[in-house]
Amino acid sequence: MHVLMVDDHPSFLDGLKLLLGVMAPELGVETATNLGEASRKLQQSNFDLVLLDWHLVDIDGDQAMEQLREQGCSAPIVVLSGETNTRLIHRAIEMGAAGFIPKRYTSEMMVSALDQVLAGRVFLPTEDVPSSPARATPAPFDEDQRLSALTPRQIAVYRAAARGLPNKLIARELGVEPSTVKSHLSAVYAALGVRNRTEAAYQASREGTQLFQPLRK
Amino acid sequence: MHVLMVDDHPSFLDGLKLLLGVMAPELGVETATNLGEASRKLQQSNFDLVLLDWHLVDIDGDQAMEQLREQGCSAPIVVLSGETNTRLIHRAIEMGAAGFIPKRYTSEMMVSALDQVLAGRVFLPTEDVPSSPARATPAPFDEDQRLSALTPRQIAVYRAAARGLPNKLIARELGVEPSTVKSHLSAVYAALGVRNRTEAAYQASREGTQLFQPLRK
DNA sequence: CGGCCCCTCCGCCAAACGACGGAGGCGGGG
DNA sequence: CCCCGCCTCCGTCGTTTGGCGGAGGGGCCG
Repeated sequence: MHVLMVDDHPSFLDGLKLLLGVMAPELGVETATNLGEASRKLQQSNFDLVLLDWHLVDIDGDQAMEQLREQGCSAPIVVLSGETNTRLIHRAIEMGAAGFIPKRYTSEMMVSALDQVLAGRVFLPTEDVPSSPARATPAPFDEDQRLSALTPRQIAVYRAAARGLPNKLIARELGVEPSTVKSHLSAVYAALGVRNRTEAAYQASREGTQLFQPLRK
Repeated sequence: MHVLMVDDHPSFLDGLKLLLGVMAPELGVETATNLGEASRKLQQSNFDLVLLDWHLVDIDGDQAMEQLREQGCSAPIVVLSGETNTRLIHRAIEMGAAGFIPKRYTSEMMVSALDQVLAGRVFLPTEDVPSSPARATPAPFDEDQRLSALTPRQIAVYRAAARGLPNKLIARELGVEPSTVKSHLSAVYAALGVRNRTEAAYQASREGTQLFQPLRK
């Protein structure tokens, strides 16, 4: 079995490759840090699976998938992502992804997910996703809300929390009750697929590009 | 009273300027986001005080101070910093700083600190610092350990925590007890001058440059 | 109008966190 | 040899977080 991993974080790539080498030695793993490199490797040899990071620096997940398909890649594409909100998952599946793996998954979970896909099934995290499992036509999708599967209020809370503020201060800053802040934060964690505020802050620092800029547009 | 604030985070600069405008309207505040701009403004007019961020992107605090002095700046320089470990404070004072203000200070504390300096005193956070209060000669200083006033073990814990791992997992990763992790973390917070792990992660993402690189040197 | 989403808030409860103080071992340097 | 710094751990205590479920109001849209 031949797998191509595409991700713009070389360290993540290296780590995962090493890990798969240990946990699933039957897999031949190649890596690419951008779409161009990925395309090249795809033409050079056949792959049984493509593991694609949704958030590449140079391009977005859906466009990346489109390009790979155009270039004749017929292997199932599994989307990897730090975010795991349902809209994103929907989008990926609509684009024809054969699976969706949150980056926070443990190595075991990831390997089992890959196994499922290699066995021909579609892998999705926990909840079921209504739409069709097979390749669908890229549905007309309205908005650019990449980072924002989050509501404005959630973003505000997220920004504050990522700076290290405790709920009480965030509440004061936004003029609401701490309980409200907790509500929003829980929603944010679910949307990002993280389990605590520090992990959220970590993601903010690596992926949530514009999160830390002052937002006077 | 004429104050020049130098910091590479424009948002921080804007916020603080606004804040000082309210809390200390007697101060005329100018800002600069880098050393060059600061130099220019210093030559254009006289300042009674320079507020200098220790961690400018293009240059380090001690070098920055040196350059300002070389360019004839005779105003007292107060160092602002996110980190607040004693070694750093020592270093700043040795370089001739007239004060040291942790960034986490409340606005009131900051204003009172500025008042002290403008009144001719030297302001230091809480603990006393043995060495001379006045301008000292730039003492020969041995090591480059900017980020590391932290011990190796503290750095390891810090790195893990900044990724969002809970203490239990950090402990497992390092092969120690969770209580040990807590000990190290408390030390890290004290050294960085932060009050919780998320704030530490936040600092790691903006200032702790090499913190997130894999450390196989 | 009836859903649906968002924002707001409540209570409860378990878990995690962080401060504080104390303690033993170990190694290097004066 | 003794001191000091670092690493290791302990217990306790109060605070914070985060999950769970529930609830009401407002706005938008079919």
